[in-house]
Amino acid sequence: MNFYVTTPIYYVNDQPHIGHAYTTVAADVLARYHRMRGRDVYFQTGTDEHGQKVQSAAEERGLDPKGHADMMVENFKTLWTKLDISHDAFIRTTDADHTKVVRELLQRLWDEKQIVKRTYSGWYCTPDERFWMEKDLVEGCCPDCGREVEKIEEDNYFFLMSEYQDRLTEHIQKNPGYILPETRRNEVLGFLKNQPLGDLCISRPKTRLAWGVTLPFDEDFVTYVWFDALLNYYSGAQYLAPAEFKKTNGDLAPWPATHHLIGKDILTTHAVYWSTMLMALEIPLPENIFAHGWWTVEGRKMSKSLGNVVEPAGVAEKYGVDAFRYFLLREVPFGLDGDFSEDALVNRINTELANDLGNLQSRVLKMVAKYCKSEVPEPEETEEEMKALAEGILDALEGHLEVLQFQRALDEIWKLVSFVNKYIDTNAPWALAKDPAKAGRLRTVLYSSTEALRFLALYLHPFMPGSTVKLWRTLGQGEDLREISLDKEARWGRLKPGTGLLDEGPLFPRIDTGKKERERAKFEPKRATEKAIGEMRQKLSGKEGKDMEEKAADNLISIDGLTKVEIKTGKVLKAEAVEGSNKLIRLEVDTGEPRQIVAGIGNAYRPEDLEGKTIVVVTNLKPAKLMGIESQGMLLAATGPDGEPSVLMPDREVPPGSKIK
RNA sequence: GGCGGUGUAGCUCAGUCGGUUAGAGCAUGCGGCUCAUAUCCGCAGUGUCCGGGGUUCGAAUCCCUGCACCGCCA
Repeated sequence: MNFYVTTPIYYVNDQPHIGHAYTTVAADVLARYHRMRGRDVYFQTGTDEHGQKVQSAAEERGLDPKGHADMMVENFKTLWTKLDISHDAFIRTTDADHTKVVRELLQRLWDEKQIVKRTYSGWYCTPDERFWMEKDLVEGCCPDCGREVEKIEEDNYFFLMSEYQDRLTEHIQKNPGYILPETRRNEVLGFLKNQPLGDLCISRPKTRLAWGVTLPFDEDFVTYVWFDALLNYYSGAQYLAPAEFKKTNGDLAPWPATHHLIGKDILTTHAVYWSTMLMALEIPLPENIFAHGWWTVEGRKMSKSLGNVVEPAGVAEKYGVDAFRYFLLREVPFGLDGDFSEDALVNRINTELANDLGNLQSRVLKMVAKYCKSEVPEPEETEEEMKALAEGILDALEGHLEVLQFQRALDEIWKLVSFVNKYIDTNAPWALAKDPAKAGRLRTVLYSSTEALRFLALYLHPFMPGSTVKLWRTLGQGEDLREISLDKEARWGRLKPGTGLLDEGPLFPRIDTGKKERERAKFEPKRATEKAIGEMRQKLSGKEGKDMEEKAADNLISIDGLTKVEIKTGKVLKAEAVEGSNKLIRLEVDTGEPRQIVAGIGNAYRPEDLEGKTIVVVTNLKPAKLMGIESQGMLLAATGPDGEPSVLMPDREVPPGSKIK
């Protein structure tokens, strides 16, 4: 039985973000793990390159769509190299071989009357490439993106998906592991139960969309992207996978896929469209579709407009590829949503990678260097408890990874890390070393600790390939860790006494947060104020400033005009998000007297970050109601070039209610 | 609106079939060690298990109900 794992094919136009990295790293861990278990692994990722957006983007740059895709695909390919992704194949939907498979299968469905031609009328949103029903429109516009839609009546081809509703429901019910996690499975079952399944429009007339796979039975149409895209999982297995798979595992091998890893946003597409397509084609279904969660960033949804898109290459560069990979899989149970923040990442790195694991390696290697001249000592006896723990992890890994519980797998491995740290403390080799009578015991303790490190390198290799290769090397293990068999190596005692150990410095350097915190506390309020002043200066002195000065000449006010405005400092006592608004924050501020202020700064600040801060408030402004809440004054903030507010704060501590003049 | 889910320590969460004193990590406090990357080890906690009602000898767990939040609805 082979092991075939996929990521979705990513839309070639997208800028790779943490979500892409997440799925791909997860798939990579599985692939690496199963290779180490000696299984025939095929791991495929790739890009989706057809459709309106690619066509438009190419036109904008004066390129043909393929040329544009050729350029954009590098974004993904480079990132996967940076993140140590070990995919066996990279499929592009513009591959001639892929297109060929798509056309063959379309033809087959047409011949078997699983595809029919119908007149379709509806409202079409061109940028989103999809039809809407009249009832779904929001004020006559696309409910998804808010842009205008056009009424279209045209012939199209439909895949008779509706015929498979019962079969699909039954398949999902009979195979509890088909859709995971369970909550997603429930969703799909609910979806299938509540309404009749419709047929799926799988074509677009070339007059509207030229960039796609031409229907084999009608030259005037291309196939709609999903039909083309989903088939990659199957087509790649036919023409990109090594031929050996077919010899040992049958004609379709490595198909069917063991796991399709996807984000929860494309669950229906996979669970319903893809499954029924395969049923119609009489191709076996994949064993599992796993929909993982989404990442928020510092507690907010990731979006281009917020400018908080996490760029994986940058994070990997700053903190290390392996630390990033580790964080992604350790922080959140696979399947649930998670939150990415640098603080959380640094915390994981420092506590688990640097303190627990890195320091363990360091203390063991240094002691072997000190007490045994950097050579693995001959143990006096076997530490049975540690042996059982270390060897037992292999089964635990298998269990957890079978259901993609990476977090639990890592948890299991960390039990060994903790055990050895405790073991060293309890046995105190530094004390044993002082007593020649205890030399045998010392050798046992150091041997066992070193042997445990060898297990850790093995088990952690799928998660952190680079660091574990290094660890493996410092343990004097010559063989290439990537090629090694877990079943052979995860046996206690395979570490040979006499092996020379190397010191290559810390495995995971600690990140000094103390300094960072102090700097942030010191500079952040100042920075905001400085920025505001700087911007004003720039405007007044620069070219832009001159224009403004001229324009402003008539608008000049006298000092009296200014003194009418009462501005004071205020200490934020309490801050909370206003319900029903993502921008408004309600603040209770002490400006000498308590007052309530509502400020539209929720995009840039979390309420809890404002509490305790001293801000600047216009205190004699007429009260106004925002979302039904009275705002008694106005908080002053500079607007940055990105449109994000930067709240003014005094340079040094002043009492609440201090006058500003 | 329909369907599904969640609510447990300061934070993130685990809690199997209903069963002893409700757990883990992080954060916090105290103590110990000195091999180690200011690391490691030990101890200490704090709980209206969302509210209300019910079943039961016994409920975080099962049932009903209310509230809050989240997801899915081509």
